Amino acid sequence: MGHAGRSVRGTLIRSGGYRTGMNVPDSKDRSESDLVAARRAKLERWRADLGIDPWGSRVDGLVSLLEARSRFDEAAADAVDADPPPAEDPRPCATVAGRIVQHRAMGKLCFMVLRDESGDLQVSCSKADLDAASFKLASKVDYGDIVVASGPVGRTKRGEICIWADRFEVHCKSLAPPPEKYHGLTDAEQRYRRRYVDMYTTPETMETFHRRCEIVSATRRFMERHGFIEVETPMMQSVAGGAAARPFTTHHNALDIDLYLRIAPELYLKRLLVGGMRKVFEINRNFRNEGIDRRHNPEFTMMEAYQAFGDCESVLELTESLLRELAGGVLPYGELEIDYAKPFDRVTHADLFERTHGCVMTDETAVRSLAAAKGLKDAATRNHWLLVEALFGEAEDAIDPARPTWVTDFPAALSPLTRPHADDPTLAWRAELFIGGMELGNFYTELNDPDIQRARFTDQLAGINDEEAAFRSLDNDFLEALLVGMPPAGGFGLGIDRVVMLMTNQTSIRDVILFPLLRPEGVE
RNA sequence: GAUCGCGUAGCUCAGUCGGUAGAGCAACCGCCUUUUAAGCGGUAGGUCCUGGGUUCGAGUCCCAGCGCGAUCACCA
Repeated sequence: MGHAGRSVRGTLIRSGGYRTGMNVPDSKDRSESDLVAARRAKLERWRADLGIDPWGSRVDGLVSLLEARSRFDEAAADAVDADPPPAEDPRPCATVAGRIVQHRAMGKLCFMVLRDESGDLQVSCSKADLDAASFKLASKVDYGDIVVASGPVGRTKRGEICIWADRFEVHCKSLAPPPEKYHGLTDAEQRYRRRYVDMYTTPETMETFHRRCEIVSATRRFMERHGFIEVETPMMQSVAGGAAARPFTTHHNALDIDLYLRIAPELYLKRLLVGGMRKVFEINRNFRNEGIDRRHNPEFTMMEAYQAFGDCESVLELTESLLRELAGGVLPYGELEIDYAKPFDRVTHADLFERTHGCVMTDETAVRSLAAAKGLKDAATRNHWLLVEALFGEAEDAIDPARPTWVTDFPAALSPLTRPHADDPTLAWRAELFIGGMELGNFYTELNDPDIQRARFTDQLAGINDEEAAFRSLDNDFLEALLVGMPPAGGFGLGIDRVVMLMTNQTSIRDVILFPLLRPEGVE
């Protein structure tokens, strides 16, 4: 399409709709409710009768509602109430902005509660203190409008701390009907789909996401304090390596190649160790094309870190101390009380397996008959260690969810990127952390022997089906890097969303992700 | 993918045994200078998720579908 054609069309659209200033295009066609129509009409009345621009402008000198409240001065408030009152108002002033979450107009006086990120504060408007237009506006504003008010910080007869407005302006007219002012949005679907409404009507939501920001920030500071540097590695990869999960596929047009959204950054972070970085970490999104439930979102945030000349034990200790610092003691999680101060429990994979199933995981015959008894498919023919893995899910459930627990010494066959024990090559230097019934992450002494690594990849590729083969191919460049030489290292991946769940007592991952994935609705 | 639950006004929710679609808040009109989910009087507001079926009659019962939630399964 040519430029001329586009610009002609653009002109037509503009002159036809916006310039007339009347009800913006097809407000009726969109079957907007009467409630929206009422708000549009009010907006036009404000423009016509009060000469007000309801879309606002820059405001300098704003303070948060919390800051304004903190300026309240009891003595000054008492002085104003005295008879006679002082010649000069001794109360400190403030200019604030916020969204209206309550509004009570009573003739020549009106009260409203403003909300911002810091909290709520009442603004009181007396007809005597404001010019006629501002008072009219103050008594007619709607739940959801964004307003600016200034005046002395005082209190009402009932003792409510408030701003007695001598300036009142609307800086954004909310046209959408707000939720019920007391219950807010309670429907989970609506809370996720219209998060912007949930955030201002449900203070707990705002608190949770502020807390998430603090946790991520504290985690970064912790890692930097321990000498790690933060890096960014590719999200689009031509080989989706570093974990076992189905990836999302995309395509680069100019290169005409398919790419995968990463399922893990591991193989790139290890290349950085080869290049000479000693301690690196990355906090960013991974994408896995798997199911969605209370603990899984297709895109989720992971911290991965690698420490040259460390090992599984050193990164495990590092993480335990990070979580201890973030939690600061005992935290509730659902029905549980989780103590992060005490040293975390430890159990070996083999012991946990035996304790749960009453048989030794290395006993192939016993494992096969157990698998058959549990009704697992291909119990007689499937790889012995894959059966062990399938049976391990039940063992995970046997871990006390109230006790942070390390499961150590995973089977080497299930840990292709991990260094095996020197004295028992069936075991690997790999641990997983479980808290609150969730897997929080994986911890390794990294495999840096290029020959064993190539053999592991090759073994792995031998046993896969066509679908897996489509995205799981040998990352030759990574093997080249190991030939150049990667120092011995400890490394780990920690699920940040799940850490946030534990720290904020949210039992659904959707409540710690601002915009969790839902099936799209109303997309045109 | 399986099972169970939910879907009624903008929001929060009632709706009995199958018999004219309800309340509160919000909105609109009016009153009100100390409210705290303000109060009082009045007005308006419905694709009962969608499509079939049973029935004289369906928000209600049955079937299918859609969306969401929970549990399970899957998820080196």
